[in-house]
Amino acid sequence: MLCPIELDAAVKVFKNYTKSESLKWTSQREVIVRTFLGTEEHLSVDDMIKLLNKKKLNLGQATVYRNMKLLAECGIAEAKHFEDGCVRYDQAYGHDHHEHIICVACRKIVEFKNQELEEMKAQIAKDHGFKMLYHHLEIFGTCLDCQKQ
Amino acid sequence: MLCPIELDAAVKVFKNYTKSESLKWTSQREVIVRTFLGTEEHLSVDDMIKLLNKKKLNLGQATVYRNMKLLAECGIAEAKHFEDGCVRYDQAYGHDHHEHIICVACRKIVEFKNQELEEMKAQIAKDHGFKMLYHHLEIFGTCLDCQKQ
DNA sequence: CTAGTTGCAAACCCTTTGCATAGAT
DNA sequence: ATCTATGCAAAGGGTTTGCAACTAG
Repeated sequence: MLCPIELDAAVKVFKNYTKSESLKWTSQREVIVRTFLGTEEHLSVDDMIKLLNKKKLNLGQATVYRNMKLLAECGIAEAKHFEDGCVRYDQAYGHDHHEHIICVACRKIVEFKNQELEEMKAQIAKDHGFKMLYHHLEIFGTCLDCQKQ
Repeated sequence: MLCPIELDAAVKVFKNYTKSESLKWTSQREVIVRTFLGTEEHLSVDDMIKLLNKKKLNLGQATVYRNMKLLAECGIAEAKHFEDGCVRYDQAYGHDHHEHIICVACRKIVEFKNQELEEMKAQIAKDHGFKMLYHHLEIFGTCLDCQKQ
């Protein structure tokens, strides 16, 4: 969770992005960034809409879809393609890049960071003539609890 | 590409799997495995159907979907979730695990293997109490050709 | 004969798009 | 005043499912 100052800074990033793209700042955009930044989960658009509904904010789903894309474009969110058929968004502002380990049995998701791994990936890309922009790594397995059962 | 002996061995793996699951062996299943094993690409179900159509084999798409899932279950294929909205299947029988580097500009896909990376992933999973079953890593970036443009 | 398979079409789910209205600059 | 955003509903694309006819065991 971001502290209030960081939160405002992140909102500003989005605001500046819309300005630079000649887009307009709306109350819906404010609500969407702030709601998104207030979470720690891997949110699908559907999750976002449910969260907004809980706050009695009933935005159109198309609006949420469109704005989550913008959040990803300006680096506040990061789109993750897991295996459940929908795109999920992770925090990307002020968060180091991290990877996921997912339990195939109970679907628990654990996050981890590993600098060495990051460097290896960049190097491997370079070795193949690529300039790495981003990457997705998901490790699937069984967690301790599910191994016992 | 597999040599004829390996190919038959892989078909047998599928045949045995169907037997062990009390499923039946059909001409469609034979055609689907053999067609799949004869490719090197990252095939979507749609690609498979087109390939089959070229051979004048017009199977129902539901049949192809259902059987690609079975191929993944028995370890002959591996489902990959890229970003283009459809599942793509990779060879998994007699092929070492490999990862992909994808050019965001021209969509070129380069494969690589890295033993050190494999070991690191297993170790990281272990450190978090997980028993690693499989993992997906995709590196996105720009290839040499696209960097020049 | 029994139980799983096929193929078709319809249903599904997530996501995108067209369009009229509303709102920001 | 102009031009983008919103929200609705419809369309879209990939995938799954229901079901009658079929076929392997």
